[in-house]
Amino acid sequence: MADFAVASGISRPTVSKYFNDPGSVRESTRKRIEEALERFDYRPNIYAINQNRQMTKNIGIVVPYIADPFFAEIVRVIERRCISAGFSPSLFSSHGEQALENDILESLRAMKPAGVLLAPLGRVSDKKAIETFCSNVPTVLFDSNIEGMGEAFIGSDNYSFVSQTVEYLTRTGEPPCFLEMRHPANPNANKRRDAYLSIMQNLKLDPHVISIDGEGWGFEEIGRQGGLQLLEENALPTNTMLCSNDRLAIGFLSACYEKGIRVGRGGDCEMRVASHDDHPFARFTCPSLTTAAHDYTSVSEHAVATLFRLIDSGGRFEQREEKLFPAKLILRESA
Amino acid sequence: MADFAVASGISRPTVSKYFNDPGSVRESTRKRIEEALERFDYRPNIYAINQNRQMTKNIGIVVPYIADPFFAEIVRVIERRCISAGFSPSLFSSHGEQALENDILESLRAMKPAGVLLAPLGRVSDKKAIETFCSNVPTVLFDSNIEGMGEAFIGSDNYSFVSQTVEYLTRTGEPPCFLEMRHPANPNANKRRDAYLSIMQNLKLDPHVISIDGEGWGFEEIGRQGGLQLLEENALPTNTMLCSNDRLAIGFLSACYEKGIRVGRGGDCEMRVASHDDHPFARFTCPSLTTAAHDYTSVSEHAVATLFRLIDSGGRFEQREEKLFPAKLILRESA
DNA sequence: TATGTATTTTTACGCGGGTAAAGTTTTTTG
DNA sequence: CAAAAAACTTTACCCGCGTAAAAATACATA
Repeated sequence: MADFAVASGISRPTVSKYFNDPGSVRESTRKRIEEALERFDYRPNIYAINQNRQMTKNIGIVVPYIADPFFAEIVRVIERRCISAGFSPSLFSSHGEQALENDILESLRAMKPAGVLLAPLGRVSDKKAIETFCSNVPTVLFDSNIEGMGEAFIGSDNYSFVSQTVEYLTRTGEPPCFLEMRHPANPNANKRRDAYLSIMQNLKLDPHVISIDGEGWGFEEIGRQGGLQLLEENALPTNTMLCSNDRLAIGFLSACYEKGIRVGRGGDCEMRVASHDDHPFARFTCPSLTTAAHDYTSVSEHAVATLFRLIDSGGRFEQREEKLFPAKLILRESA
Repeated sequence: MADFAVASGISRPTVSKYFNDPGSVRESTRKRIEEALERFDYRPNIYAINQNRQMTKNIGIVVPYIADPFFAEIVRVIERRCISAGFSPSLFSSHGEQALENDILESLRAMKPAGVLLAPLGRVSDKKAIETFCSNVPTVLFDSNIEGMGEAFIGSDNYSFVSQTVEYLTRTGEPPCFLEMRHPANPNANKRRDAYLSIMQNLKLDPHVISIDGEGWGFEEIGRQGGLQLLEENALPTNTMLCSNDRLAIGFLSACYEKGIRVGRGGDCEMRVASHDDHPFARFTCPSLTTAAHDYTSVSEHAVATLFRLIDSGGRFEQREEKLFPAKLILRESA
């Protein structure tokens, strides 16, 4: 920087000031620096910059499973917002593993980020590790809530998801039974089941929760295996299946197809299937999947906005914030 | 570190040596440091560490579109390898945009990474930007080859993909026509079309390439729209469709379903569909998709291994390396 | 033109650790 | 047990930049 300062005819501290905020130097000075910048392609050493800053311009983004297009989609929005706000986003995926999530939090702490957007693994998370992390780094949770951790949580209102699908399904046909994983990784799954039970009770209908076995993040395969077994046993209490999430539904639909069971709302159909999330592939299933959609954009943007506000507030909110967005029912062909 | 050194009773330079390579200090010394490490949770400042290193222990991973589960899957393998080799992987997605790819390369250069694994956008890439980058940072290309850039390219042998599917399809039924995007983003698509043409010629069969319009990375939707149009116009020259890639096939299958066209190899089926990639969702389509699978693991591991070798060689190979892995035919229900 | 304000320059120090050089201690080897 | 080798300690300087303080300029206003 010293050399570059000489070359541009400006003192080093002023050049430093320019790189921290080009608007903080006089118009004429800025031009001279920018001209020099074109002649020599100098750019400040990011490590030296961050060494003295008590807080960097980095933002950490952690998702539980990047191979899930749902998260990939959210990440895209978030990254864009961070960049246009002058931050450098760093993306991490826990790949469904607690050990990896912990490693990520550790290396993230070393990065001294201005803030972190964290979608935790959920049930599999190491609660203590997350708590420790959140108390050291300004963190906004999204997707999966963990009570009391982070300064805010932004997510979807699971009750709204289930109430809309159940209302629609009961209004247009047999009341649904509810398909879920027995040990869901994600806390939203539990909330959805509870919502289903409570809504069915309000409607004075018999709830039927079907819990299928399976571990990990291969939801489609779990849904498919579970579906095959259910269909073989002919064990379904109704002709309408509401899946906890789209990936499970994708697997279940594939099982239905394999068993030659026509799915849809037409008269010749034996079964209706609906679900929650509006997974990017939901419109390409056969038949296309009726589902309750996340407000992807609102969740992503609100999460980022909240983090920026948190950063501006010095990393702490007086009170933990919680914001849930309602679902939007997407009617397609499966129900 | 000075404080910690005092606390552990070891001199600072030795402690520094320990953190650079725990094996480089005497057994007894290591133990004393590690004991102190448990009492005080000190860890070196990554910015200070990297400031003086001419080369960091970071590895950049750039993919064109992280929302594509194909890349998400590869990334998972690569990240793991990097971590266990003591590197810190940083993941970036270009999200299909040239400007973003360029930004990523720029900020990557500032990170002074030991090496970079780059899957470029392909046709959309800014060739000059990539060339400049590769000449400054040890880079291994994967997935999409760009002639002459990077020190090595690791990918799949497109000819092997197409020859296996075409051979299978012609042996078991009508010869296939070939469905592709008119302006594919990815150079593999062109190689696949050329392979199709050449293989059909060898077999003395009439090739039929069907190019559909559509831009961007929403391949499924493009395949679906193109499929709907083709089916409506009844414009297919054969009952066998070979798609350039699985995502296109997923869209095409959804169009077939919508049009009530039975796909599969059974006697009651009107059409066969096959494809290439073995996308993570290919087994859940209806019917499940017959496809040529990448050797995901080999590609990922060979790419990482090549990069490590490149790093050890000081960032340059005498000659650009190129390694292609053959496909493995996966027979499912669609053809 | 004089005065006040906004910028810039000079000067100097610090961040946290890499690393080289010389001297000392410990361990290994013959 | 002596000599050689290996590991460690001391000392000192460096990396590239942020930043504070004081002095010098530049610009704006009356």
